[in-house]
Amino acid sequence: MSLRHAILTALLERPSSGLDLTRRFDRSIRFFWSATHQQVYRELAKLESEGLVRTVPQPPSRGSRKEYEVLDNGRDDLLAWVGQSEGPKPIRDPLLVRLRAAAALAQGRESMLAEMRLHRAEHQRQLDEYLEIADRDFKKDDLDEAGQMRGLILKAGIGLEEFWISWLEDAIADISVMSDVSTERS
Amino acid sequence: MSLRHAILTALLERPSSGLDLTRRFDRSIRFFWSATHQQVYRELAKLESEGLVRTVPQPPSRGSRKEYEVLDNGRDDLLAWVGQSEGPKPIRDPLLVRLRAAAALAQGRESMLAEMRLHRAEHQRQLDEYLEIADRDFKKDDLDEAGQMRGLILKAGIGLEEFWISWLEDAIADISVMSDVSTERS
DNA sequence: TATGTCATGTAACAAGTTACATGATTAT
DNA sequence: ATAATCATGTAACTTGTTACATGACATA
Repeated sequence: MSLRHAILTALLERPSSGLDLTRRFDRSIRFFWSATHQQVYRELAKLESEGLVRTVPQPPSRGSRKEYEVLDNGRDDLLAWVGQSEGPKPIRDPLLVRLRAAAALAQGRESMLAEMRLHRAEHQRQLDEYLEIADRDFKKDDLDEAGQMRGLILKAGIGLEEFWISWLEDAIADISVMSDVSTERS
Repeated sequence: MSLRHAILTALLERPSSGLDLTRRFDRSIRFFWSATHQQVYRELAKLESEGLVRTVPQPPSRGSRKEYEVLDNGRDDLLAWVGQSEGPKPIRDPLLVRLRAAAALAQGRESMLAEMRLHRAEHQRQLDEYLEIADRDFKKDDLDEAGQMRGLILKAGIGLEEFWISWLEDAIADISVMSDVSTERS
């Protein structure tokens, strides 16, 4: 149910259309949740049919755009969900599965190294983006409590990117050495 | 396709029954992928119907148990998948969604703190378990390359648990202060 | 024979992915 | 008018979750 509540949260912060939401999921929401436009539209339709959000009766501007806002029911639903407990979800990382598969096969180290370098570059790009946001929006001392909490969430995103970059550095170095050894052997 | 390839990898490392696999997903595989027994059985049936694995013709022992092993087709499929590129997946963390929701609602900080303390304890428990495995299985100098690679993956698991513990410490401290302030105000 | 637990499964649903389809507005 | 792009959507499929069902063996 996280998608639906991520959407309710985003709409509570600012009423938006489906495409707006999709864009926000690609920017300011990206460091804790992501969603494609298909997911967003499907969930918005469901939320509306259940009476948790409504389309603001607005003059349709571009491409018959629909602006959504949260109703009291939606706010209540979100508050109830915030009070629930889930516990941490276990890791599910395709890159690590690939690495373990390459280990089991004793093959494919070169392509693993290429993939890991790509991941490193991607994480670096993402980190830079987050650092820019942190610098622009979260540097001030006059943040209200909601702002401080959003800052904490961004900090998690930054920390995770930093962790992956540092782990990838180590792993690439270690595996490169292995590859050299087995190359020498042949 | 990660589940299927995680299963192929696990079976390649050691032929197993569905329940064995499920248990391995709860232990040695847990630090990079997880799966329930329903997922495992469903995927095993599919893999068998596609001719990537087979049940070893064995005398049924307990509860008519079925032992699976990887066929050449399965090995080829896994090798092809290892060569593919995916790029990192964006974060999807329900805890961070909850936190952002609590910020937007300006409510529910006490239950957030409780949830975060629970996460901290869970991550600590998981970390201890991983450290024990590292100590028991990955301390030696005579690891082969596959062993070293499995060690790297475990290191990622350890690093992530450490990251979350440290982030949760900070966040709990910060939010506790906020709560105090708003309590004083009332 | 009844009780537990080992082992495999079904069913229904929720969530995420991928590919494609369609209408409305804007700029050339 | 036509091309770009803005905006909303359908369809089909894969993956993950939750609750329940069934049979085999072990032992008290």
